[in-house]
Amino acid sequence: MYARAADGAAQDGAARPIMLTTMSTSLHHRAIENLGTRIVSGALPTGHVMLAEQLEDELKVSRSVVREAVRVLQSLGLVETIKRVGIRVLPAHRWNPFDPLVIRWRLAGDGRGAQLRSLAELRSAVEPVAAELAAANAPQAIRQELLDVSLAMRDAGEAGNVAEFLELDIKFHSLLLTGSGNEMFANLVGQVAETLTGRTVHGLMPDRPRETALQWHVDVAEAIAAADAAGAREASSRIMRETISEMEPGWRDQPRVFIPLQQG
Amino acid sequence: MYARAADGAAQDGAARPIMLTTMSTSLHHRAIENLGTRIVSGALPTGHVMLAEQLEDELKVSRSVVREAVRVLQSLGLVETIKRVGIRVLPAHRWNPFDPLVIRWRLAGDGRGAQLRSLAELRSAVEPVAAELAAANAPQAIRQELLDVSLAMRDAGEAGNVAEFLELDIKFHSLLLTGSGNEMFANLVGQVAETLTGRTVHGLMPDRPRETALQWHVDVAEAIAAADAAGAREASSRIMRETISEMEPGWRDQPRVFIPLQQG
DNA sequence: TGACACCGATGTGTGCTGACATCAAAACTC
DNA sequence: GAGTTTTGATGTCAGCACACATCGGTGTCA
Repeated sequence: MYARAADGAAQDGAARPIMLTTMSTSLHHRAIENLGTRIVSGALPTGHVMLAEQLEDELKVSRSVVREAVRVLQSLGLVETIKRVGIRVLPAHRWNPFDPLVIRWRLAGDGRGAQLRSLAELRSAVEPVAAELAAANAPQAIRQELLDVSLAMRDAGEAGNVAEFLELDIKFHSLLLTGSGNEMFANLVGQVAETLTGRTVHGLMPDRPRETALQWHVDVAEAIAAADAAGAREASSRIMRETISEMEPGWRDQPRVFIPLQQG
Repeated sequence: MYARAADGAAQDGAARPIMLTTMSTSLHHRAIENLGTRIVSGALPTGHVMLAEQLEDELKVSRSVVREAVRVLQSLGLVETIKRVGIRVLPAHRWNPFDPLVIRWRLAGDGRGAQLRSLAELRSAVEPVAAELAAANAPQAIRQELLDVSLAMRDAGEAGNVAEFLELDIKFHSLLLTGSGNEMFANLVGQVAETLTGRTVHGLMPDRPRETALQWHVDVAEAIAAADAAGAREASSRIMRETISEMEPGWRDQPRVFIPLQQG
């Protein structure tokens, strides 16, 4: 039994989380999650300074755990540590917007709208180029699977099977991105899945996918199968324009931020 | 004086790095850099297992430093820690390809060609869309500055002033990306600067920028100033096509990798 | 008397260490 | 071969030494 644990039980009993030892995730992970969520949500505002010792008390963990968590948050650009001052929360434009953790935290909080817009715009930029590259480079197996999935999507969409359609939609766009042979594009698979799921969950999706949109997916797959790069790009662009216009109401009120360039 | 430090001095004297205490970067940072570079370069191959204690000896640092470094590398997807086994190097497709550290390490080693291709393709996807968004949303100050910079670029390019041209080129594309009002696009500024610098340094740049390319930059700036989204996108696309065709020889021999989807 | 430079006290991140908890692989027993 | 024990690695804790930025007090000089 640790001295700290004994102290905690004696001093603040009920306030302490139960089943600490049976938590599935590590303390380290929980600390990152706790701090990251609070920073991204704005509960810990830009410029806010924390002390390592204060975090130990707050999270009821030891210095090792706090320090390792802070190091990870530092690598994400969420905080900086300054000698003699403490751990300071950095402004949002210093955060790494491509890190999966940061994206997840933003999607979970107030920043959801702005995050979805960023992701949708990124998708709209990347997917047509990915389609072009896939048409030029994808292995035969992926071309075939894209065809199969696009046809299955059309069936599921016309049948109004929302759940199956979402699953196939995610698979289609994932195949497209990995088929590009660009590892940065391929890495966006998770974010795209998040976007598509979010669109469905938030009712930004029409009851039944438009037939033209369904056909465009087939067009993309057929163009890639035929190694028609320009056709694949064009069909993919149409999908993206449609997608953006469908989702746009969800973030119309979100202000855009223009980050000043640092002297250079 | 620490026991470990004394041991090191007594036992392996000369092999130990000098001026350890006066190093500008922290031990933690050096450990990340050391391990990250070796993993990305392939010196520590996929599946290779290290022990924390062994890393302490090797890097001549304490457990705290090793553990904090490993935690950061874990958050980048470079390693995983498994109880009773050790610290295992993960395959490249698990690495976060958008993290600045990973990109820097890849650019510094054998993966340079493949990394430059990925970045160039990402740029070619993002910049036209960024130009479109900037035409719709950028504040007036950025539109004006884009115009000024594009004209200065034309002068520097025609005068054959390579250094000044590079600097203005970086500034132009940075303004474009930040002017889009998309924080993910804006975050690519550093990577774009790296690409442009690399192109110049590696002699993939023509002695003197082609006049048409110079004019295209002015076209982009003028279209954005006039809120002409389609025109900005089109002119930006031309620049990207030109850029890709100039740089393509640098990575023609790099194999593409197609990452299998995880059960989905 | 007031302004300024110097210098030490203080507090906080950085780094090191030893001890113990935990858990899964491997060895062992029946 | 199934169940149990041992083993060996990471996970966590707590205390200490150190470097160094900041602050406040003291002394000097004009």
